[in-house]
Amino acid sequence: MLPPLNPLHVFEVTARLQSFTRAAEDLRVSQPAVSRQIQTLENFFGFRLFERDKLGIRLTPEGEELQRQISPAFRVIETVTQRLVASGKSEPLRLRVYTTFAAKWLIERLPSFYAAYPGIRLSISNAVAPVDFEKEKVDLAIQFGGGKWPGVESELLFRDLLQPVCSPTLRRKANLHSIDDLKRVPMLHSHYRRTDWADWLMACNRLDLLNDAGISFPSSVLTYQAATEGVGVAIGQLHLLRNELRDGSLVTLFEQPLERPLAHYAVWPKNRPLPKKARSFLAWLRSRMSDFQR
Amino acid sequence: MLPPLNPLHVFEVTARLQSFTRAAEDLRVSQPAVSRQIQTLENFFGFRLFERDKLGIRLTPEGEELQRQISPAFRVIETVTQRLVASGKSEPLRLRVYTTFAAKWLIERLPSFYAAYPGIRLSISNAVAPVDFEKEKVDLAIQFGGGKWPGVESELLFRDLLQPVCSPTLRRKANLHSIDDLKRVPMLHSHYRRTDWADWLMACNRLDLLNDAGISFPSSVLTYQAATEGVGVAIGQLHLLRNELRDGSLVTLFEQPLERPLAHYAVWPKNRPLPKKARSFLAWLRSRMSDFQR
DNA sequence: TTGTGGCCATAACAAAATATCATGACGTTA
DNA sequence: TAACGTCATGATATTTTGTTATGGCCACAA
Repeated sequence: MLPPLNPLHVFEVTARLQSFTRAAEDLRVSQPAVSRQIQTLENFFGFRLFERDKLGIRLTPEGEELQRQISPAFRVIETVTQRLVASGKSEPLRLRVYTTFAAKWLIERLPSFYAAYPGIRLSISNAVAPVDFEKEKVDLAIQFGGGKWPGVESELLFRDLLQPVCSPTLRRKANLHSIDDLKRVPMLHSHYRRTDWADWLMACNRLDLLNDAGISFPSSVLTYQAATEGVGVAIGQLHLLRNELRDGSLVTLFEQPLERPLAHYAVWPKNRPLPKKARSFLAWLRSRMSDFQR
Repeated sequence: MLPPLNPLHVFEVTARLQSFTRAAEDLRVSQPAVSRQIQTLENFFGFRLFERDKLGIRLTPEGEELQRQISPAFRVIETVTQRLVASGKSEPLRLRVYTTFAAKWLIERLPSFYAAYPGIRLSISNAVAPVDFEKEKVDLAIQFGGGKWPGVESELLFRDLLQPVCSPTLRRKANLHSIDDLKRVPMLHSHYRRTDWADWLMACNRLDLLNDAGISFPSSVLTYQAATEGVGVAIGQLHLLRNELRDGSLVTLFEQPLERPLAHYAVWPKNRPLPKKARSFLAWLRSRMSDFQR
């Protein structure tokens, strides 16, 4: 006769921290979630495990007994898991990721991947050009483009959405209000994305403003860095700049976002079976993406 | 870092029984369910825990290691749960159940209740008349009737559905085909359900066939028992006779089931809060009912 | 006292995990 | 070669778990 295991685990944490709220933080769920899990366990046992009163909770004698006995069991599971995962000497999953995507999206989310699949090691390289699976030892790639490449399966992650961005300071100082104001500030370009400015200006019917004389950087990451520092106005990929836009280190200009027929895609070779690790990564990527869409 | 616990438990059972199929039986789930749980765990660890080959499975070295380490942990959890549940000295939930319902529906399902709520003890009494919560020490009752009783909350379980039933042997021997054939066999009555035959015959417009001279029993359970033995034809509550109808010890006659405005209800007193145990029982009852409806 | 904030519970609803059924692949056995 | 036993997979349903919003209760501070 086993009790429901997830509630039991929640109980163990809660008993250790002496608080539903702190247990919720520890488990990264909401406080009501903990409350319900404990109730489930209490219903199973038929008696209360915590006494609730003003300002907090206390273990009942039964709860204390339970805690004392099961804690070591969880420690054991934890330890053996740790050890087995660490001993897993299998080959890492080789990812090749479009540079800006890696810097602005993937890296901050890697801890979530390791938590979900601690046994999968990643070897990440980055590049801008499309991958050639015949020449490069890569299992899965994330690249930017139109979505049609020969010999690969691809899955759309998100579309390219462009709009000029700069630091709030520059916007104020240079008093940037209408597109014409662009004449007064340096345009920041990226080597690998030479047409971004032209595309956007074209969509606004203001190709005349294009100014090749601006500053050019070897990577979008640097371009955005320069924009953040107030060096000039960059043409930004809005999806990848959400953090900067949210915390205010960058602001959008002129309210005319342009969506292009280009996007970030996950791609993998058509002619060999996708390794299981790669499927796991894809599954994780999809779930992170669906959070990201909102 | 904890692995997903339910998959871990499924793994433990599977490793012990050396078979997905047997583990599924043991856990009372389908074989694909086990297959998927194991996959979840394997994805988490990043390596296989079982080697699959012709005619079965074998633990991989990692799987064996995992099994060896976590098995004791589960044994501990099992033992302490067992002990705590046994020590739970709290008052039993007092149920008062309509006699036939208890015999033909509840009893065979009690193990499922104990499995879900091992900490809740039941004290079951049975009777036919509606309960009086003021006089009887009862938390929750299951009774039969129209659904309106003063001072109680009630929740419909299933409606009353009547049709004549007898043993297959009697049907053959007495050659029972049309309603008129009822003249040739004893009608079996229940003391507490005197109008069942009359109600059914009335609905068929054949009240003339009513024969008070048949045999009368002090409980429907005995009436059905007599019908099973081939003593005569009883007027059966189809929902409560499903087992008998399925295994062929009783058969229905004349294809004219009658649904009446009476039903089995769960009832509890309006004026005091329903104890938590009783809520658990109700929750269980609802879930068993929704299975039963199909 | 009257906010204000910390704590847990509950209801309504959304999302995720888990189960099922139906079926397939593959090897064994009669 | 057909029938069976084993595990895997796709489509789909169900159950479990989680979230947000809200409420009650108490303590503490203004």
